[in-house]
Amino acid sequence: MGSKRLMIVESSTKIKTLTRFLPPDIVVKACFGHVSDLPKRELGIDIGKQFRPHWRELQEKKGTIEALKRACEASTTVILATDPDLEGEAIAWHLTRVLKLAKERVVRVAFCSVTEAEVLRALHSPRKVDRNLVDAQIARRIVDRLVGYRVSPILWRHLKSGLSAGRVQSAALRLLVEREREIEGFQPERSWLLTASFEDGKVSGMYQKSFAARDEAREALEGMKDHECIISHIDRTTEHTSAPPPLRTSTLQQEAGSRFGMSPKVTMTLAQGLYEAGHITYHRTDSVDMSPEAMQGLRTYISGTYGERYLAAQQRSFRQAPGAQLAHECIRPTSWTRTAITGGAERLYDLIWTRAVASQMARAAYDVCKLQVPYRDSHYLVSARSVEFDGFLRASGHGGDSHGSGTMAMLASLKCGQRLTLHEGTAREQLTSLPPRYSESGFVKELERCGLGRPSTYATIVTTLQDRRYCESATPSKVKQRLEVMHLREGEIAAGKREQEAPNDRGRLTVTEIGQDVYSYLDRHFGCITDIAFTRELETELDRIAAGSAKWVDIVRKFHDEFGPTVDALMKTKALEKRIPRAIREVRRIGRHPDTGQMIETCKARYGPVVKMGDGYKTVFAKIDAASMDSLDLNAAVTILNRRMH
DNA sequence: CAGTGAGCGAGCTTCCGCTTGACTT
Repeated sequence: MGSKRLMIVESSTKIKTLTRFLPPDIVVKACFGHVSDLPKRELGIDIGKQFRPHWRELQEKKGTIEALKRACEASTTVILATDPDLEGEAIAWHLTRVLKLAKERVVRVAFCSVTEAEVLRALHSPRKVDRNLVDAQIARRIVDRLVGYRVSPILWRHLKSGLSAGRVQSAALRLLVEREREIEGFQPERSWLLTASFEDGKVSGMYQKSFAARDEAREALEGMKDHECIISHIDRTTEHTSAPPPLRTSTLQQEAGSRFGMSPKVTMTLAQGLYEAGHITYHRTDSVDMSPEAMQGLRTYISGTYGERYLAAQQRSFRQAPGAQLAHECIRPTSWTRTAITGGAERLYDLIWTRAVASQMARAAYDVCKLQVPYRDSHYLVSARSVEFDGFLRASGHGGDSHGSGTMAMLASLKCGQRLTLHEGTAREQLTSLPPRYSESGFVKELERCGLGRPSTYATIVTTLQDRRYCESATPSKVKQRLEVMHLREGEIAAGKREQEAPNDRGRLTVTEIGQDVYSYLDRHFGCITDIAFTRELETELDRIAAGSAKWVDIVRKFHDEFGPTVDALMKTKALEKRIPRAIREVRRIGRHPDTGQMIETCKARYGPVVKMGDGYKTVFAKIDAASMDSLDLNAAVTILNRRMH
């Protein structure tokens, strides 16, 4: 045995960075995440015996564990430097068990950025593995296992084989179902908006009142013919915009989704590549903090590259997302001078670079001009905006945009009390828009807001729901809405129609029928599991365990009592509440049989398309050809079924 | 009239959160 020290970290990419500044007697190895877990095939928890968990070494980690064991033998001290959060603490604890490390040999250190100062600071304040933190993670793990492995089998019995329930996925499913219900119950409202352009169309404004009825709008439009349009107010101000915080996992996924149409999964794969190549810091983080060294470097970079006035006067720090564990810093480039990237992640790197750099830059200033033209009991508002100082916008390469209904120069030339000549008046019909379905990245935003999932799981939550066929990407709807429009030109009103595309649902998440069925079933029998409050309460109890003011067994029991008895009761009921046969799909209701009143529908059975009538034992079936699936009408269906019955 | 489907039983599915390569649809 030499006098070497072994440091174990979770991620192998940290090894290279650490060896740059660690004392030479320290060897660094990675454990690649968890090394032990509950068994995959069974519950692995003795509910009757204080919820005792059966930990198993992960089969796929056999090689890693062996390598770590050998490294331990060659070292005197083992430094457990797993991530500074509940999972990291638990991994450290499992490592001491799996590697059979005597307490005297082990120290625990924790750093949240891989920088020399931070790591050396951590090395100088070693501690023991914190049993309270470990217990909190154990409670989390056991509650999740109990929910998933006890409730899922109920779904197999009562709905369909292979389904699943879980603390996170079932609450996430509820979010999708609720959005779907909002859409179903939505009644679009029609209204009319008035706009007017003046001075040969160089200036235009929007009337600040809308009209409910067509006739009202027409009358107001007509009244403009003889109205004297006079400027009553001119308001010129400077408005400021501050840079948003640097990115964390959820916001990275959102931005990549809305700007480049990337799915959270693709985003994470590309980010992984950037991380492994050493271009960015860790990409699974909930923090918007930046390490002090990086911050210093960035501020020097900004003043050196753009000049002192582009630097935020005060060092900016940002509000963290509620419930964030802050085990890592924000996602930022490792070097402030922009690195040339190849391999498809260029845009993602630019996004990360821009958001990080901009976060310490000065705010942008806009010159804003607003003027009012009174009409009846309200007024037209004309406005324009131009960039006075681009500030942080400069980081993105393209300076700020100037926009408005009149150019700044044109508006600046106008005087209060001046009379404007009317060029054209327009009344447009509007529809209040449907609540949009979630995009994958928009859904992640909602998950984070609700405290569901972690940076490492956001992308997989979406794929789990898709794998279970609880939701799918919507097919684009090409529905066009026809809306009326009226123009007032040279004293004449002309009415017309315009077409507007309905909001496009392409790629957005829609709940399937099986998703609806699973949700309804769970909500009826296991309401607590579909409720996001379940997760919220679990989090506060975990905090109490971590602080040493609650025991994990008591907390696990409390949560298990919320669904355990129902599981036991439903396991005893033999009757299947509702079976969804695997083979019966794409059901289309045609109508009721005129004599018997039974429902007639077409569907795909295992052996092909059929038309069927009634339910259960007395169902009448008849094969049809594939084309009739969608086209068969009630009369034809009745004829086929009548023939079948005789 | 033929052939489907009900009913039975065996064997399988499932959670959340850490990490990456080793894989073939």
